[in-house]
Amino acid sequence: MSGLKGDAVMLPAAGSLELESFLPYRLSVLSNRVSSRIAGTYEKRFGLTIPEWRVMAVLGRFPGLTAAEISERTAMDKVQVSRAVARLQASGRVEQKAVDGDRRAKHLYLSAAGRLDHSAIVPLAREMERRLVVALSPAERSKLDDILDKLLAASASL
Amino acid sequence: MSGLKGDAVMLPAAGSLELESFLPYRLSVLSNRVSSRIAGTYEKRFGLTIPEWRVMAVLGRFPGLTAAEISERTAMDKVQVSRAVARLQASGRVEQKAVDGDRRAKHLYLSAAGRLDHSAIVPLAREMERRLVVALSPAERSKLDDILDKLLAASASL
DNA sequence: TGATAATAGTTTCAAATGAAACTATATTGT
DNA sequence: ACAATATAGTTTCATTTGAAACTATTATCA
Repeated sequence: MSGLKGDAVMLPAAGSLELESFLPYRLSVLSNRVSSRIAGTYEKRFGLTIPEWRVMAVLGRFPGLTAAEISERTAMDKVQVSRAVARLQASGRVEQKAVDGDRRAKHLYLSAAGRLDHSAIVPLAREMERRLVVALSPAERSKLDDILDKLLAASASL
Repeated sequence: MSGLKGDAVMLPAAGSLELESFLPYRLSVLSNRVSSRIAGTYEKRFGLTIPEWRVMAVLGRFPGLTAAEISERTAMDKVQVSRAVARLQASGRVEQKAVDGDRRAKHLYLSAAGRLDHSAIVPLAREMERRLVVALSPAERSKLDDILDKLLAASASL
């Protein structure tokens, strides 16, 4: 089915908004597609949600972070982190150790089982990214990196 | 110092994943920030959610679409559209008309009140986009458009 | 024609989410 | 020291969401 059929070039009325060329909309569609595709893979193969995977990814790189530090590094709020960590501990992928000098916080680590899953997932994640960026030339990839840096900075102060 | 193994720039271990340079993650953070900022504005000023606004935007451009056609054009699924349309009808911003020859579907239109809100929101939406892209040069903006076209195409066949 | 399948849209139900309240511990200012 | 405040993390509760089931209608085709 052609889907968007009709007038060959449909110009928007002066006071209307062309959703399909509106940057926030395009970003949202792209990000949702990519994320839900990735979420499906992680869920199916490992029973993990994206927040859980993000926690594992960051603990893989920085063992011993506390929940608050994970929040900072992942743009997840503390409730999300708390829940993700709870599930990861329940499934035996994350362990904790007391922080000395502060009985509120805990250092978090991947367990042996967690490290095993982690090392299986990393190549999957890279492959997913690769399948996205094959569409771009090397020059475009690096331009995209620059542009995302700038947009991320701009979005922080929206 | 040698510069070979300083940790000022923390390199990820070979088998780990640097979340902050992982494209899907960066897209997700950017899109979520932008969307939630926009959602806040629409909610506060008009009591509208983003799905509701998307339906209004597309009906502003293409009056008389059916719910299924709105789905096609907005990347929203039919449940989301159904709910958004129900709320928009409840708040008097959208009206319907029978489709002749098919009693299941209905043509949808902005009401006079809906058009009023629509014309107030369009400049707001444009301003939001402007505040994001001011960070980019004109060349970067057009490059970004190209790149998003390619990524959106690639993401469709993930 | 009558049976089967397809489509438009809505509803239901369970799970995910977010905001605010909460517990426990640490820090600050007097 | 001690009250007031701040912080780490969890829980609660109401809302949102998504998937699947559902109703109504239309299309297909044997």
